[in-house]
Amino acid sequence: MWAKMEFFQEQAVTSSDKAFFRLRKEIVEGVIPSGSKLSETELSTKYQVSRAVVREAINRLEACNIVERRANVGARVVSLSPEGLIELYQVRESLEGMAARLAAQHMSAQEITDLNALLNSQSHEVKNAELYYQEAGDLDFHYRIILGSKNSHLISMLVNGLYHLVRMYRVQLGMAGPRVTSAFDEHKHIVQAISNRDPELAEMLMRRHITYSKNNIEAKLQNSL
Amino acid sequence: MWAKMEFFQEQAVTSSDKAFFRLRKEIVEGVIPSGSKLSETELSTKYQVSRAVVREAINRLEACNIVERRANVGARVVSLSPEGLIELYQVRESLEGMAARLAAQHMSAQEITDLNALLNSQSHEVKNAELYYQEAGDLDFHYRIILGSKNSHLISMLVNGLYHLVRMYRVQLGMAGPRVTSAFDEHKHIVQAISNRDPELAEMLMRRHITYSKNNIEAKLQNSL
DNA sequence: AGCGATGAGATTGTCGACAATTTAAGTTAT
DNA sequence: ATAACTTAAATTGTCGACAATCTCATCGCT
Repeated sequence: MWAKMEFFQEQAVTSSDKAFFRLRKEIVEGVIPSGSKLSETELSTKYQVSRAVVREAINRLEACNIVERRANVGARVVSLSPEGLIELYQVRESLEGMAARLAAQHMSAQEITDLNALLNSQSHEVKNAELYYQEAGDLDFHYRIILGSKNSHLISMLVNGLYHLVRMYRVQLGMAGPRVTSAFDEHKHIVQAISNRDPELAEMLMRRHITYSKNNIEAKLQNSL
Repeated sequence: MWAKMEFFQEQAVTSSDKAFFRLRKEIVEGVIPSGSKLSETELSTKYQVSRAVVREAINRLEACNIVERRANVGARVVSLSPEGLIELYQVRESLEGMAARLAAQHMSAQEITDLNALLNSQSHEVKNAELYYQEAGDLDFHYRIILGSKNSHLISMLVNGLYHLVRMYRVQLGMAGPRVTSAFDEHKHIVQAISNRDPELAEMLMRRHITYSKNNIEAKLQNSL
């Protein structure tokens, strides 16, 4: 169904790549808890590779803002805070808003057609209350618009950086949230604006869409106190 | 005069830090031309350090999008294109717009006072036609607003990433441009909006300010063809 | 002559050992 | 008992050597 999503399946060629992907996965999914220390020697024995490749993987994680490192001391997984999640969503609003604006200008007719098709297929699933819309479907929608911006810096920042962090927060704070139907309508309007080649409306709607998400999350954080 | 700017003087503690800063400086300033290959062995003999530290420095440069790397092949300095600069300014508009919005909400009264003072001191220099306003003064202004956002992700993306890239483009495409007086008025209006705690206006004005810059640069690029 | 295979040379990726620094426990003196 | 100093263990930073991979020129085949 979401076959197109495999565009983002980065492939590991070197050992460091594998270590990096594995470490990132374990951290994002909470197997390695946030705040814990990453010992180079420990990980190198655990993964059966040299310390150099673990070290390189940790360096890459630092560049993604997934771990923090202090010279001569070591690296720790970043600790999650409600404020941190809010900050993330502020950046997301800014970047994805711009992505939607650029997508309205730069997406090809074919890409827009595909995006509409995706939405139609999802509309059936929403009516049938198929649950896995939320995760994969929402991702697919947002990724297409990000890619549609055709801005490599924007794409890299969001796909390689922010999205993994956001997923880390969502997984670990237990936010596999609902907001299915209303979010779907918002998606529909965004696509409409893009189809009409209306950059400003597309940006505005995307920003509102993400702001709603943020508010939704803030409310949940309040409740869990 | 711009004493406050030393906040950004990151200090190198390890050899890799030194190599990273030195390499970045040489690349940004064009000593190492864009598009050229970075040989690990060559650089390690040139800098008198082991290949490992050069390698780590190159990895960090890759994370900054200053070099591109292909596994088992090597790293090259990114090549500059007019389109690349435009893309950079699109991201900058998005992020700094959000920074201005957040700064209007989160800057302390003291920080706003200082910002106004900075502007006043610069206004004298503009009248006296002191040239070095452009570089340092403009940077100081933008950095204060970015820091004023109090959003660590935003700050890191702009200060550690985008700004070095933008400087690289400006230096190498010979854009130590004018736009002094008009930019100064724009700065004044942005500070006014922040002083009035008007996030939306602050964002809008910052975005327009950066758009003007972009248009100015685009015009120059046209001329140099 | 054109095209694919082959091999030498050079470059990157990975490894284990050593050096430098931090951390924490233990000791001593006030 | 507390504070400062000393020292030992552990961790990170750096190094040179070896292994794997790519590049490119040469050679052979159709």
